[in-house]
Amino acid sequence: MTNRKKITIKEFAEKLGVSIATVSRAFSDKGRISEKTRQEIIAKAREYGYRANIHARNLTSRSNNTIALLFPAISHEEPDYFITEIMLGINETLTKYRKILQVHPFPLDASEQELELYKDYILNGSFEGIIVVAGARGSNHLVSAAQSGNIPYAVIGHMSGVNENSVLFDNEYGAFLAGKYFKDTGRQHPAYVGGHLDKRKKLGFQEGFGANANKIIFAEGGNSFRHGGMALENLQKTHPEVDCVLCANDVLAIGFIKAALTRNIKVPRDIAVIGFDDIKPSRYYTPALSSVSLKLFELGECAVKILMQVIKEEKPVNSETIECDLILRQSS
Amino acid sequence: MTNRKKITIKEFAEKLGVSIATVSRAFSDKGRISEKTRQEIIAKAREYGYRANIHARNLTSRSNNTIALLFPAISHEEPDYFITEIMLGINETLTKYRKILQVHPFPLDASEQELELYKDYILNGSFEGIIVVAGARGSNHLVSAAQSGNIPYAVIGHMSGVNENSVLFDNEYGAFLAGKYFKDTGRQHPAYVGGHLDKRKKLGFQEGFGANANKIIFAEGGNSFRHGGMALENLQKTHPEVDCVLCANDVLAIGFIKAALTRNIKVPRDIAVIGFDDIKPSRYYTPALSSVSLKLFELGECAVKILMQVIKEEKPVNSETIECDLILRQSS
DNA sequence: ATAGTTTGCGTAAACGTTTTCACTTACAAT
DNA sequence: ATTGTAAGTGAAAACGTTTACGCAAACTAT
Repeated sequence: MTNRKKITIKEFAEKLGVSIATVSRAFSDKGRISEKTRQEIIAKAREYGYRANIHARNLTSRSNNTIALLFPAISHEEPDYFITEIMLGINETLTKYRKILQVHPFPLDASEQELELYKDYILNGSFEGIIVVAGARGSNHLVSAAQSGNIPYAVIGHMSGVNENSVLFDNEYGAFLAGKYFKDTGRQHPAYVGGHLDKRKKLGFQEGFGANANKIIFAEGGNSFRHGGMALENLQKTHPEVDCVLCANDVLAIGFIKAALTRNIKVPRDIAVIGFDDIKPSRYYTPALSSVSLKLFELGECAVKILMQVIKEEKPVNSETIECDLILRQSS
Repeated sequence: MTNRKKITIKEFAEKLGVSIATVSRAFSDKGRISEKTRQEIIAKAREYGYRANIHARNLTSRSNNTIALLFPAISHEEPDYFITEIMLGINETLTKYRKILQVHPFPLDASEQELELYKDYILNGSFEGIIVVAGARGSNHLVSAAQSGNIPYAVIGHMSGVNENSVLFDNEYGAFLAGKYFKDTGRQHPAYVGGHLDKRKKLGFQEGFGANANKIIFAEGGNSFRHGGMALENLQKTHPEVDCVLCANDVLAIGFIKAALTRNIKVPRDIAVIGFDDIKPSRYYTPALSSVSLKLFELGECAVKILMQVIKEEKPVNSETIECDLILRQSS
């Protein structure tokens, strides 16, 4: 309605009969100003609808108090719910630092061109720092860009070539817990379903299972529901004796269980299944999925703390590792 | 590594022996400049690492090409996956307009103080416009703030008092489809589980069921998994004859089904269940959930288009309605 | 009373761009 | 040759803040 142009500090100061410096000081906590005039100015500001122009502020302060989050987005057909929780953790923590969150989902398999686009975003630097979630093919190029442009960054997850500023999940330990649980509950024929890149999960699983570790069957499985079903089918053909399975992620596990139920294989009686990530929906499945929980919210929280430290100290900081829990439900 | 301060347009222009105006023109597509010098400048810019300061740009252009998304976040205990898909739709569309997305999850039940904080964000206006997702108690206060501050906005979902700039879901029609399906498949005793605010869903459901509409049982249910279970328990006590149920959202439906299975009530044999929203995980449940699908990605897309129109035309535009589909799976 | 310190405020110079305006030069039309 | 038009460039004025510096007034300590 009030289509009046926004009032500037100069016009506002003139109306009040003070200098623009005084007005500026009324809204900052730096310069010297009497409490009395500050209150008066703040009151008048409300009356006249004066608000400092944010762009001018950003120019002088050389910052817009914004942090960018770059994360892999599979596609809208199969969004990664994983990220929602991390994002909420990040946001809640950023708010404490009075920072704003800007998001850049980027393709899992970005083309050279697309990658340039994202690098540009980074180097144009409309933010104080970035948080990159590992997982996409191009992730490390983004981090390189940040490094070369001297832009503060933090990384969530393991990324090859990056040893600092990272929040890592202790996947190995999580898988260890799963292996140990299967052994302790008397399972005899373990299998692991997941991508071949996830060495640490395999390793931990083997360690946990202990003595019989060499018996573990590895089944290739991507990271989709469909892959889980395929893994079950394959295992039934090649190793029908398998009686417990660790899946590299929850969706995979759900797909696996669904295929098993379809074949009238009982879970957990015939095969016990444990997933990875403990995404929220997992607990609602029937049977409710046991899973290695990643504490995603904490992950986001930790990433922000690391980034803030990097910004403050102007040098890289040590990576941190977030522990995993084994959440036991009906599927194991 | 190169901790050298970033070079400014003035320094850069001096090195090249041209004026700053010319440099500026080389990177914009407005003023007149010969193609030859433009290319030279762009080449040199790469060499010297010159990039226009984004804050100064924003100051002169009075925009930072950023759009803010405000959405209700239940809490990190129960994130709303709903939003992920909308966000991806919004982001993908924004990218086409070369805009950047900023996110502000805000509490479902914000205190007066928190609300002020969000209003401040809005009025300080570090963006070109905002998209508000309806659903939280304070949502309409945020829209009011935008209106009073003359800030372009678009709304996703129905919000009381807001008739323009909105993307609406045709919930009524979706519920109609569910009601009709139940009638057509010979169900006799329908129930609706959901909050009392969602009048349109109830209404559509009744219409769809037709003649016997007055027989429909309404069961109060919030929007959590737990509420779904409670609804089942209550219905069993008060109306054990119910043989088909429309739930106001998927999580509710999943909770309902889980409770039914626990009591050894077969779904869909004894009770057919249809959910609402068709969130991605629903298809993975056992039994896979039938649901009224909201086309969330399109929703986001549409919201952006509306907002861009509002920004361009500098006046409100008509609301649009996104249709629903009934996706039939195993639970009905 | 006097010198020294503190407090409150104003002037003016940044901050790093974009853009208007005016000025050359080049070229086309007479 | 002369005028008119267009193209390319530069000087300087915005854009709306923050802040360094300077100065007067008001305290404090001698």
